[in-house]
Amino acid sequence: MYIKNLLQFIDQSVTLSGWAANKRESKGLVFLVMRDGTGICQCVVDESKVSPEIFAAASKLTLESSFTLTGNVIKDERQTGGVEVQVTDLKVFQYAMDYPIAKKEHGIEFLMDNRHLWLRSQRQWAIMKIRNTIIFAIHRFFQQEGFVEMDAPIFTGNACEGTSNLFETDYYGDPAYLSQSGQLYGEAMAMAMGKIYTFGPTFRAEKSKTRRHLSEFWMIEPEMAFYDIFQNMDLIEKFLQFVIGEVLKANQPELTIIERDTAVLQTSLDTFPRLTYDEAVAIIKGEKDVNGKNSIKTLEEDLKVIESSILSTQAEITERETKIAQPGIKKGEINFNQNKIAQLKSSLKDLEEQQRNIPQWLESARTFKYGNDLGGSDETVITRLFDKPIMVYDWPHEVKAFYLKRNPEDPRFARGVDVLAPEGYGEIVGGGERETDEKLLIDKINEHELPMEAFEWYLDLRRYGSVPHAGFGLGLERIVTWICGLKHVRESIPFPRSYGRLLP
RNA sequence: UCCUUGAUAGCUCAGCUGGUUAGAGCGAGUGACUGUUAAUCACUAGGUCCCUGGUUCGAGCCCAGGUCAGGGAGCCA
Repeated sequence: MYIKNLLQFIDQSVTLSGWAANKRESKGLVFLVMRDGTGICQCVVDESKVSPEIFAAASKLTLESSFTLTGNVIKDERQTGGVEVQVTDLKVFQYAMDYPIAKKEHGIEFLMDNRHLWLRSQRQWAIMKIRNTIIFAIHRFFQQEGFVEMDAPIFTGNACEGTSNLFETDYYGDPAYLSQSGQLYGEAMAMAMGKIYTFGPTFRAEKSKTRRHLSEFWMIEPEMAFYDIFQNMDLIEKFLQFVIGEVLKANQPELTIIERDTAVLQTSLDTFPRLTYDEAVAIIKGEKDVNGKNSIKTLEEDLKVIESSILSTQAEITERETKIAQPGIKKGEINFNQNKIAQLKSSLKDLEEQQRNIPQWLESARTFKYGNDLGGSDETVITRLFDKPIMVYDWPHEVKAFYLKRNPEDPRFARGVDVLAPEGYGEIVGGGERETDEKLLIDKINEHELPMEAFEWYLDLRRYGSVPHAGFGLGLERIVTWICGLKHVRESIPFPRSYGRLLP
């Protein structure tokens, strides 16, 4: 029996096993908030209805103690889940002593140190449920579309794209690197199977400390024979909309728990705007408006809004601090105000950080040099003007990976495409049509100073039945982060691995 | 690697211009209360003020170096 099914057992006796998420006590009554992994439910132990031993056992329960209980399910609209259980029997597995995560605000370092326990909290639980929906939806979409799942190797003999820093390991005495992408292997498999996708871990040894980076993350890389860049973009759009739609269908309770405003997810079910690199640059530099919105002006207005909310937040903190310093004030009111002040202070820190960052972003947008890749701040600047993901394609070939196909009509550009999520989230997908011309590919490999012998097998794909083909890579944690509206990728994966973080 | 912010009780934070014995709330423990929603009320315990050195009659506060963490840049999904 699980909590999620209780509505079907009104006025019946059930047995549940789980943990104490909270406990409140009153004379003669113990209110246990039980969680069992499928949901939470208030269970009431009434002294007059159970044996003294059971009541004493319930009264002693601490946060995250484990127990099993039997009781009658009562309909009660006031409770989350709409039901309450009136306990008739209780057996404790273990009394948990001094559970570290308290019923209050905690700092991020403390929570990350306790990630193994933090996962039990409602918000993290909801995020993991949504992550699960997304993973399952990805597999279902590709399977429905006739794709074959393949596993690319994790050990690789060389830095395959020659860009990022890779993790080096010892492979029977020779250096081997943890894979930063399965794409090249995906291309080989696509020539065997037609349409394939990989779903596996990816490693980048970048010393990045930002809200969008992890050292280890999960990537989905489809590759399709006989697809050009436009068919690729059609597929990306259909795919992302399927995933978003599945979350909207399956996870309304979870989206409510994490307080996600789903309006932007709804609008994302409409056609994604497709911009060329040239158009995107004009928008970032403020030379071209989007729906009446100008990038530079929007940023300047944001800065003003932030400055005024800093002032009002500071004023409220001072006001509440004065209030609790007055003599004769009730303890409950001090408690309430202190918690409020702690919240205000942490949002003040965020605001001040934005206040420091926005001028840098403005500067970077104003002075953007045509021909460069978009930086993190440029992505933030442009995506805040849209209410759905956008696709940017036809990039200057110098800034993109060696394997991207040159636009035959304008060889200055490569047929890459990046999907940028709205609300400032930035790149969630990178892909494109692949170069099929062996000679152009050899030139590119030399240009990037990559070891030719390591790419002989890859060049074989162009020697034996070369066909137009395309594909893309989706960062799982990035899309979870955007769909959930999280502030940081580290909340999107059970045990994040980032620079300086290997435990727990 | 660079820029920037920070480190005080188990947790979240105060601590003024350097000045006597470092504070609050939460959490924990004890007691009170018959329906609570982070319950409420009273009491109790709880400190290497990140580390090393310096300035000073005196350092949680000032200076130098370091460690760790947050945010950003670069790089990327």
